[in-house]
Amino acid sequence: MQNLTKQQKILKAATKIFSEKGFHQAKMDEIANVAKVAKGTLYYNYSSKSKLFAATVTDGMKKIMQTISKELESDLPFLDHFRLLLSSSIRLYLKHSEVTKIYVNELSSGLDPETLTEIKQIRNQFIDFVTNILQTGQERGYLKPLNQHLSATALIGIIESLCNNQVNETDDHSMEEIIETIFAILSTGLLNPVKVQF
Amino acid sequence: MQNLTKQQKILKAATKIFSEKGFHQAKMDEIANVAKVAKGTLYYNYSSKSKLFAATVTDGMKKIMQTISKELESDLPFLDHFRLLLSSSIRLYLKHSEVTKIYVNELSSGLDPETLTEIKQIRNQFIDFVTNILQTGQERGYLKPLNQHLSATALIGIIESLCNNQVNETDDHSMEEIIETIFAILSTGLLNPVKVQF
Amino acid sequence: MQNLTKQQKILKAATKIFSEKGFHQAKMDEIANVAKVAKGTLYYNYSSKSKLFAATVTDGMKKIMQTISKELESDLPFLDHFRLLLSSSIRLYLKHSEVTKIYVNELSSGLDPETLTEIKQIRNQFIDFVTNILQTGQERGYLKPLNQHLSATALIGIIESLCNNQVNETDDHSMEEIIETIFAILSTGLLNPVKVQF
Amino acid sequence: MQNLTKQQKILKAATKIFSEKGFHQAKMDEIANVAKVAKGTLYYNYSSKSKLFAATVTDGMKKIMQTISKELESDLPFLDHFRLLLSSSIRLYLKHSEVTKIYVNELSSGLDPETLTEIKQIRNQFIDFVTNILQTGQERGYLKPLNQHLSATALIGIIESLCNNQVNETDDHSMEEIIETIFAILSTGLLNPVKVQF
DNA sequence: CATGAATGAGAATTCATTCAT
DNA sequence: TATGAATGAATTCTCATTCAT
Repeated sequence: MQNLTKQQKILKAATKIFSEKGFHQAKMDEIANVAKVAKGTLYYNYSSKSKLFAATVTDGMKKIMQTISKELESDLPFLDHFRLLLSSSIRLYLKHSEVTKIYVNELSSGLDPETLTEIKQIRNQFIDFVTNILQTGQERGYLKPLNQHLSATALIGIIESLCNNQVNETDDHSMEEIIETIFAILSTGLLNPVKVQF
Repeated sequence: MQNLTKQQKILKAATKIFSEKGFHQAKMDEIANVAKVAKGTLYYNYSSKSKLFAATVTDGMKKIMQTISKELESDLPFLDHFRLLLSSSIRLYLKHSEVTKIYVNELSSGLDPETLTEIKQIRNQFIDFVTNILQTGQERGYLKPLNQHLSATALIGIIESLCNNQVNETDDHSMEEIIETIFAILSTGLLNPVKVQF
Repeated sequence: MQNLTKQQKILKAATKIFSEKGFHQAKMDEIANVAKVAKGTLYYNYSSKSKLFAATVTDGMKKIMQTISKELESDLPFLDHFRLLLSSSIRLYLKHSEVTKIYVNELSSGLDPETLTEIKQIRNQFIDFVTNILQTGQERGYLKPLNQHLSATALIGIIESLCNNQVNETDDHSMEEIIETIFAILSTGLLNPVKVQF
Repeated sequence: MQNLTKQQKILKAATKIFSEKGFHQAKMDEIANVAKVAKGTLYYNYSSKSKLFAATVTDGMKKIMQTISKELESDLPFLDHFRLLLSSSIRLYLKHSEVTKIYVNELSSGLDPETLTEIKQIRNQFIDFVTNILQTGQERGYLKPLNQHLSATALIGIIESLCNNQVNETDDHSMEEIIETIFAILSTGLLNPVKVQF
């Protein structure tokens, strides 16, 4: 912990506070206290609260995408690949709920346009990242020819909604149960194929 | 417009401003201006900004649920019922994006606990509302025996995620396209049944 | 209780609230509630909060002076008279601590000059009232030829100080003890005549 | 004046304004103006108006007690000691009437409980301080065996009442006259020993 | 590079007072 | 006479940002 650079200490503290309190409720004073630096040092490294926030989100999401990418570097059959994508996403979402919660919940919280754009970019990178995986599956014939971008957004929406509930409400569903439900819905849908004739 | 009660005028203005700016960025001054009442009148009717916010969300969600309920009072076959649930939800979600956006995005924005609880209650009512519909479908054999609560949460998550994107990003997807994608995913999933053998 | 006039109901409620909260902490809303009249009625009867406050104090002090006067209408020897004055004052002070506390504590609380003058007048009437009694005693040779006005002010100061402490701090001194101490101090002083040679 | 610390400048300005206007009528804006600091600086140094008020009173009373203590560090006979206590108290009371007035008059003005307790403590310290002096006199046989705490309270009450009157009313009594009257009353009482036989 | 005291624009909230009914 | 919804001026307190050291 002692050998973190000041920037890293600040980013770590900011992540903690922003995710606990949200953008507007987080105070620069508290971030400085937690990071054990003077308030001026925050401004020395990041020109404004907005910039610090954007840095926090970008940093966190990049780490998540890198981790998922690494985990997907394998020759698994697509279906296993797909399941792995889901379980990795969920696991990382819950692990980093601090970051993901921010970028889900704070988009409308009055950030300045420049910062907002920065954060939307990183969100879109995540959607593109998922879109690519879906595209591969579709090209190989595993997935229906649905709009990939919408599908990716839907997929992320499911994950966010369930994980958010898990985080906010302390629902009593296990992570396994959540993964299985999401996988079931996304793979073959809610409808019972035996009963429903197409 | 002139024959709205003052409470209604306030609620209408508050809905507009809260959804445009989010909770913390919305200013009581501006709400008062838009409602064309004095700032004191806001406080005469709602004891605090938080209470006004909660009233706004509760009011909006109740209207949405009432509308969906009414639209579902029919003898359609379940599948049509299900499709109607989706399209109604989506249509209303987009129509009332002002309200839905706030209740999705502001849960972590530092509301006082009491108000937070009030808003979570109305969200849970919506989840319960969807859960009930899914339960019916399941009892009649149309839906797989998945956990209904998780399924309902997932369903709402998909809707929120796609609609939020639609609202925030002005994606170029039509409402029809969104409805079809959601319906496809939720009914038979993403996987291609021809290729994937179970 | 039902056959009080509205003015009386208001005065009673105002006395209660002013004495419990002080002038600035007392709210017209609360006084109206306690009096069970509409807020407008307060203003119909008293043109401002200050005026209502002055009416409250004046009314209360007049009642106290009338009562003491009546109790002193007797042919007791002066010393008994003096003791009676003290015990009556203390008893009434404690009984009406609601009123007396106000006029002691609120003189500097930012009342408008006109109202302030009105309240000072009634305080001075009380001092004059006591001054008169002291004058009688002095004329008859019972009291030392001290400045009567200063003596009266001192006497009232002792009573106020001890009674205030009694009211505020719930000191564990009985009313008897307080009366005896005051009487002792005021009659023959603190000094021990045996030891001190004049 | 220029080499006062900012805290001292604030305390000085606060003392002035609080005593002129009382707690509720004093405005933080005005205190900041008088102290020639920004309003935020007030809050940077004292977390609330109440805290600033308490600091003002505590600071002032401590200075008064220190001064009296120093003046009483002498080998005077008790009677002179006693007279010195009175004259010092009165002189300081009048000199610091700014402070003493507030702590006498604002106890019921709706301060928050914590602050109220803080101020009552310092008042009790002053009573204890006087009680100690009376105790010494009593042990040495100079004073009657009256309850010391009540006596001290009475003594302070006399001083406060007369000085308050002096300050508020600009009575035309000289300080000498006030000291002599108080000394006379407290030493041998109001009663004329020649006439009254015990 | 780092600090933290100082700043002041900005916001929520209060409440005496008014006035249409 | 009586009412109470409506008002808006006034005030406390917050907190991102700056800058002298």
